[in-house]
Amino acid sequence: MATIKDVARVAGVSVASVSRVVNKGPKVSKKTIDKVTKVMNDLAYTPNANARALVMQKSTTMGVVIPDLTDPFFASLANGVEQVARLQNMQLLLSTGQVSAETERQAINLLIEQRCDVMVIHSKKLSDDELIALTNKVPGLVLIDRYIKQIAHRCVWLDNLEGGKIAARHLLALKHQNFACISSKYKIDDPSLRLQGFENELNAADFEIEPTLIEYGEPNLQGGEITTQKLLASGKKFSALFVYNDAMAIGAISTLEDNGYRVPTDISVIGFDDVLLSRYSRPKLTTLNYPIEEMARQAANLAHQLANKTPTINEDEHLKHIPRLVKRESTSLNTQK
Amino acid sequence: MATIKDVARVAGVSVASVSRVVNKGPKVSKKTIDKVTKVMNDLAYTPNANARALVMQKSTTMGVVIPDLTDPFFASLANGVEQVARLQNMQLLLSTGQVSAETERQAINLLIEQRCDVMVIHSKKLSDDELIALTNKVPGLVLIDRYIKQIAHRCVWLDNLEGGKIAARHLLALKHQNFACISSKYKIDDPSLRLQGFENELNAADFEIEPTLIEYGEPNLQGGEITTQKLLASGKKFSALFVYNDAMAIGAISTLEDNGYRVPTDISVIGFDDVLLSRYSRPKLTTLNYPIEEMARQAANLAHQLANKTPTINEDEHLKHIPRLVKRESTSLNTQK
DNA sequence: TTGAAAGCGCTACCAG
DNA sequence: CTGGTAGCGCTTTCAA
Repeated sequence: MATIKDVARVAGVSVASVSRVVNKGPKVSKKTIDKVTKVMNDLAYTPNANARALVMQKSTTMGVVIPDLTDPFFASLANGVEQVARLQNMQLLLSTGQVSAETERQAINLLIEQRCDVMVIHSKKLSDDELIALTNKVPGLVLIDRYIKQIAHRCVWLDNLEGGKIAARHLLALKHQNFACISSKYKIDDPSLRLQGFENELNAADFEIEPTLIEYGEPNLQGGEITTQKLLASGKKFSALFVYNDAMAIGAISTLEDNGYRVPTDISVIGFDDVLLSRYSRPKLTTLNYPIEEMARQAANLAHQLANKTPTINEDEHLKHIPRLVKRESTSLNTQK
Repeated sequence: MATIKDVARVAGVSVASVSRVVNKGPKVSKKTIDKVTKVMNDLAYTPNANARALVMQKSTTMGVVIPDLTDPFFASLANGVEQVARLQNMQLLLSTGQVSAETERQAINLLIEQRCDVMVIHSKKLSDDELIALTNKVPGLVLIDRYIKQIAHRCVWLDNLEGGKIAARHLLALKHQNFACISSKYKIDDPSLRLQGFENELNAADFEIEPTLIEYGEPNLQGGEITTQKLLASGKKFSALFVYNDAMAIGAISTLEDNGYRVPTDISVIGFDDVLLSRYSRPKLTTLNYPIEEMARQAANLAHQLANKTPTINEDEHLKHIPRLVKRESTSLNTQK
């Protein structure tokens, strides 16, 4: 592949001049520009971003770490980051970190090796301390979907506790009295916070959720099916079901209907995330909107500003987001006694 | 950030030695290894992949170009590539190319600038000639979802024509006689090939599809809704509907049921792609399985071999994939006269 | 087993 | 306006 030297030689100018026309630098004669441009085309010259990054001490890649591309939620997150990368004329370097501390660490490290100076990290397994250290090492690193008090200004997150409360309030307003819950089996904050918020609000209204009516599963469609079967197998009655996320909720509805229950007539179901799909499931899913793409954009912008030491005007408050209730068809007034 | 020189200085050895221990090179004394390793940790040294790529003339990034991360189909594609990247200890460099020649060209160019030497490209807008040229410039570039005869050994693709035929045969076997079709409005090969295969097979059985019963829309859920409304508005009767992809099919079913039609009792619907979601829609969608993730893995592996000049044993034949009919609940025997 | 040194392709500074 | 050149961080001969 042709290098800047080749172009310089063929065009009969110095590499400095070629560099100038490539970077549209000042003070280049039109004649030189034309000559060099022609040669660049002839040679199909493409500047080497690695060499450039090396000398400039800054790369044009924006990094993002997510557990898995296949999950629409994370795809939206990546998509949000991609949008601002495109705007900044940067490329997306993507690493998936599964849900293991080791792979998360490794994924982040790969980004650092590439000297990617702005990065948006979704980490659930790394400890607060490790993340704080990382945050000191990489100025342009911001966390998404995680809140760590000491580095609050580097965290873009959603208030899951409040989300649980909102769900409870909605169901309570619909006169439900017997609740069931499907949560994620993963030991991360989100599920427990959502559940906790849900229970707190229930308790405040003098209701509670029976321990056998809480099931934990994989946070996907199949997980929703399996946990729902268990719930049904328990034999206990419930008219309202709060589910960890939309995928599980749709799996749950599927199973419920396969077993002769009508949603929402017999059982109301509420999800979490407001994935596009939830608008098209039947019945359309009532859920809590998680503005992940917007949050990802915010995180990417923040990271970019941090990396470039641009004074940011954001107040920490705005980094916290509150989910919004989206009423659709899967919840309705309780008709059971 | 600490460089190799820093480590060398602090450890009291030459940079050559540090390089050797970093790369687990041969002939280094245990003493040196220990000393250097300790200093690396103390200084939190992380090798600079850019510098390394520069001198080695090869990068550790694997590139992928897709139109959009938000579409589950492309997310799966990216995911397949990611899997082999991980296996090869490489990073994923992702560029989205919308569906415009200019952005596709730009996306690919960004990868070349990064000297990404293995890349999987999903391009619908670039001309055959341009792609062939690219393919000559970058040895490790392979195309996915596109077939160009001159570079057949660099194309991993699906036989869309055959897919259309399979769908037609299925519907014909179910005794359907009145067909409608929803296609994508984008002027790319896939939709027209699928439609053509479908019509060919119908014609062979002495049926045809009425021109007013073919609609074109955005290949997503909403597009499915809108086109279905138009179909319904035409007033023409049909009992079988062949839809461009699963997302549209689900949108179509949603609209059909909203208008009082039962699927499959009144109308059979068949999709294309076999996205995970199709297993969970209600009714579960009959569709054609598009093994995109597997194809992406194959493409990535092929690209990697090509980039490393490893003699590949694959025969061209195997780069072509045939969709597989997946019978579920959205199609059934025709009951109309 | 180790070190010195020559670049990899590029930018930016300094002269001219 | 243009050219020469140092040096970004690293790998890899070649000598020692």
